[in-house]
Amino acid sequence: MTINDDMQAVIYHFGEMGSRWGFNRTVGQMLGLIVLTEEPLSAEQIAQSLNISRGNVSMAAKELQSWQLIRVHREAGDRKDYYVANGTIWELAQQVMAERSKREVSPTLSLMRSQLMSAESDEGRMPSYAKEQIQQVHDLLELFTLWFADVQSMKQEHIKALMKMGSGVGKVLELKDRLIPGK
Amino acid sequence: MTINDDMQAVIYHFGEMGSRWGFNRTVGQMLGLIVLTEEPLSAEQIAQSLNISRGNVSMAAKELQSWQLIRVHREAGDRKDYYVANGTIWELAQQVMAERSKREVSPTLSLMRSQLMSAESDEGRMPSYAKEQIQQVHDLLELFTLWFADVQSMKQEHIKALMKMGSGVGKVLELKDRLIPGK
DNA sequence: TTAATGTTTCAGTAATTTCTGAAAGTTCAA
DNA sequence: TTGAACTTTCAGAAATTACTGAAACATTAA
Repeated sequence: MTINDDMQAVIYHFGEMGSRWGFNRTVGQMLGLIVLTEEPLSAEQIAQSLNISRGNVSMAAKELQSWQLIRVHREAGDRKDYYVANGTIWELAQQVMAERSKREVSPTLSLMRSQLMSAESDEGRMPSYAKEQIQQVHDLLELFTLWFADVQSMKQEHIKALMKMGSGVGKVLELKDRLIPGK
Repeated sequence: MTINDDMQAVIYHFGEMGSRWGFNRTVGQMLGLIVLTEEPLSAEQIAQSLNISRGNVSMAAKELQSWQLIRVHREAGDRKDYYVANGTIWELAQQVMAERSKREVSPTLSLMRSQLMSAESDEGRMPSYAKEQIQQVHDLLELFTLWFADVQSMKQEHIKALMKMGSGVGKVLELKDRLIPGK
């Protein structure tokens, strides 16, 4: 596999962004490398390209598989594991969003739900302001979760079409408001 | 200010989720505390409630201000800084999204752009597959960025209305496809 | 089987991030 | 101006997270 300087820059960038995207530097770099490389890569090739230990590659691979971003490819008559990106860029991005929603939103939605229940039974001990705020967080996360699941079920072209329309869709609603004011 | 056990649980949860949301434990806890508390809180009160040092409060406050999630409130005849949430839950969430887009998407979009330019002038040295992948990442992030800016410019109720429609909007597109197939 | 060729695990170490608390800086009433 | 009442900064300590490399484990061809 050939890696020129521009590719290197992208790979390093993915490493640096890693922590912001929800994983560590190695995982980020490895994702970059695999995404930019057409041929399946062996663990050994990855370790050499990124100058990291073989053990680290194994751990990073496990992490990327848990995110469903890569998959193992095996060749007949070869015992090595070869790693490949698990879909197109669009599909990988969807996968990252889905996983982040699961890790960043779901646990909080659950907790808000349970704390609202608990505050209900244990009447009056939580200030009403706090309760209202928790309710707001709950409602927001629930709306997001439902919307996200819905969008994910749409075909790629339709999501793209919707995104390209942008606030155009919203404009229709504003128009409706002006024609039929109040509710 | 009163903090009951259910509120405590929420505050701790915000602390644990902090790193997933883009900040550290203290920043997360402090955000939780401020969001659940109606009255403006002094740095001293926060330090005591969360059992952290005064210096840590100062640094966390700086961070929360850089995210525009809290603001300082001052009372006449009192030198203390009091912290308050910088808007409703919805507004805070929007703010978090905007900041994350700025920190997690913008730098990568810029880099993809520049590497594509560079690969262009430095012809043929980057494998065409890698170039195509970088182009895909670029296009996706650009689409996202434009869409996001557009949505942010919409009124809150309209965003909510759109989200509630969910794939309903997409259904219209599918219908169009069936009536006018091809393209 | 066995030995060759892989992968995974994990204890220890390295690197990074976060936190403390004391010192330096700021503001303002008197 | 001074000094009391705050806030911020930052060097060093503590806590957390990531990485290495050797040992354990797995798979398969012979």
